[in-house]
Amino acid sequence: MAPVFSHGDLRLYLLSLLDESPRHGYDLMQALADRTGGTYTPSAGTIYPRLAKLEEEGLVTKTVDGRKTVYAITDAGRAEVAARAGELEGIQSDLADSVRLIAQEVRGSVREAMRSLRADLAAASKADRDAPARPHEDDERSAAREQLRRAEAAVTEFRTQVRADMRTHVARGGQLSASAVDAFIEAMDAAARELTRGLRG
DNA sequence: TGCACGGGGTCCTAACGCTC
DNA sequence: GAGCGTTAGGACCCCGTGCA
Repeated sequence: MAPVFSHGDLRLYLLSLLDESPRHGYDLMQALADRTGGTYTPSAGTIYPRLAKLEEEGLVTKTVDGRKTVYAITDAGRAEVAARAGELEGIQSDLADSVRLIAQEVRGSVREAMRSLRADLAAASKADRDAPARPHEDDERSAAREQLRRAEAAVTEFRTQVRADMRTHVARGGQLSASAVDAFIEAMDAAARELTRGLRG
């Protein structure tokens, strides 16, 4: 998967997060994951060296609060965020695009999986027709119907959960654009519809 | 009730590979 | 060389559980 941030973008985005409120490193990782809908979770080895560099440049300060190291933006850092506001807007827009792209990838993967599943089901069905009648056949069909019912219920629950999660994310002030969220929901809905269709044959 | 222990969560560093 | 990213691992704290 392509890098979410291009050169220097992560640095600016971290500054913008700290501009909202002072945070500790782990909090920044979670904030980034949250704002990308969980599609991008930077590792510790990505965040801390960047924060150290920002501190070195005098754009942030750190305060050791017990076990935590809380980072806060300085006036110089705020000035940088203000000076590059346009650039920041572009980064946020790119982030939204990344989420949309990932949603498309998920949709593609589901479609691929369904193709394979249909082939498997067709093969199983043919093998079943070719095989001589066995005792307990009704039980097996009944079990298969029950399995299908459960799969459909799982799909419905998944769709509801994704929709709720994304709405909650926006309500909490997440910085994905509404259109990106809608695109993601639409992609997940389509994937779920496809899965249901596939299971029904 | 109190203690020991294990598991999970949080926070951080170090080393390294890859891309621009 | 700078910056993004992963993996590995250590230290600390909290909480649940089992046992005497």
